[in-house]
Amino acid sequence: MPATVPVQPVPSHISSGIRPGTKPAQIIAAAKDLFTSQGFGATSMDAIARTANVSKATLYAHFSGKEELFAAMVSGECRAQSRMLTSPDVADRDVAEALAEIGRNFLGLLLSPPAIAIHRVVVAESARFPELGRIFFNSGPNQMRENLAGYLRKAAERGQLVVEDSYRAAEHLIGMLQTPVHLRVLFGIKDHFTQGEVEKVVSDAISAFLRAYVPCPQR
Amino acid sequence: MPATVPVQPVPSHISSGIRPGTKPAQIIAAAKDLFTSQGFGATSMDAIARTANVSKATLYAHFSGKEELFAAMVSGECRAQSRMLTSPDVADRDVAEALAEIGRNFLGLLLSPPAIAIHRVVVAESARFPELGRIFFNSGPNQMRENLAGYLRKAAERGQLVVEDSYRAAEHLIGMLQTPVHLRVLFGIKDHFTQGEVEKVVSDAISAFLRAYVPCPQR
DNA sequence: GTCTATAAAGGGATAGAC
DNA sequence: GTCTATCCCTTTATAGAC
Repeated sequence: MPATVPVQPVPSHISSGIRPGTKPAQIIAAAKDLFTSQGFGATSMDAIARTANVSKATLYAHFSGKEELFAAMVSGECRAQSRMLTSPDVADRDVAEALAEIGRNFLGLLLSPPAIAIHRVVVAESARFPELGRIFFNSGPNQMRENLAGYLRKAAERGQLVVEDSYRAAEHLIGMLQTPVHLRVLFGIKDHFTQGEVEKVVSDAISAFLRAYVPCPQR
Repeated sequence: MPATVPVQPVPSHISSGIRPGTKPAQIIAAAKDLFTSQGFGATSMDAIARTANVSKATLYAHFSGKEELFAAMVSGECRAQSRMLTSPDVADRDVAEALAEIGRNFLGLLLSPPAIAIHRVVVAESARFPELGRIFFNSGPNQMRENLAGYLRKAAERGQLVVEDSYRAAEHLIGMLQTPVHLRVLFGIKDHFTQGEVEKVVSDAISAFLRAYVPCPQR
């Protein structure tokens, strides 16, 4: 098995079939609210229909059952969140500043209520829906890793960093960024971090990362 | 002085009520199997009773309901796993070797099927059972952080490391250790890592950590 | 396509005998 | 303490009218 998984094509029935404003869109929105706040098992199709202002029959006319609706909701949300991972252009700036901006953006997304909610529900149901774990991983954590590794590789080519394995280096930075905060939110210990706290986490992580990955003479 | 931080007192109603071999123990074992493999919502009390070779009435005689049974299972499992986090005595060895051993033990626990299963189900239900998220976090991730921070502090006192904030440094090492592997198992992308793969992850993490936290002249 | 009404099944929890 | 049998409710999913 290869170390990295090539990005799979997205299942066709999910990629684009839903236009905003339509009943399917209302249904997906209601499903997102309920599934992410109460989990898969505790959410009833009845409640989804009620929240979407739609009858159950209409609901079943668009989605063959609870599982398909759940999968459609998760896949759509993964696509939406993955679009927020495109890093700003950081080519012509100081490495430390560029990494700090990437770090801030990453933590902003990682700790956002929608991302936390989707993370929770996908972890919860990845045993029942193995496909969803893969979709989420590829559109979220793996895409972040790819983006960051690409940046690190370019910085290394310019001699600003010393990076042997850009993927591993990216994982190291991501790990240092998220470990101080992610689990606390995921487990409900804290429900948010202030901008100042996030800034401290970012600067600590970048600082340690640069000590590890900037060639000694340049310090 | 012990290398590890003293274990916190365990909530009284969980600590010792259950002796092995008794029916409550059978019930907890069955609950663990089913809850961790199928989740809270998809597991029925019927199924638990059947798996435990016990009638439903017996089940309800020992646990007031599904939620209490779930909480008892999670709490017990947290206690069991937290006992595996006590690091071996690593005081009188090379820092790199000591950290590598800590790292191997940590990943061994983190990636073990029971730990993954409990992590999944607690993340899933931490919205419904806020208390459980806290219990898991304190007995798992937080205890690991405490242990490691204690070791790092001592190493810093001996001049082997330069550590300003031992908790933050511990989080950095933990993050670099887990990020390359944890999510892949959690989301079912991979179901295990070979010993060689783990060893590589550990040595990469320790190497980067030492570059960041060993004073320059000692390199 | 959308609704109201209902069927069919399964779940949590309990009564009462032993 | 433990079992068998059962109550009652919610849930998924569908039938049939408009």
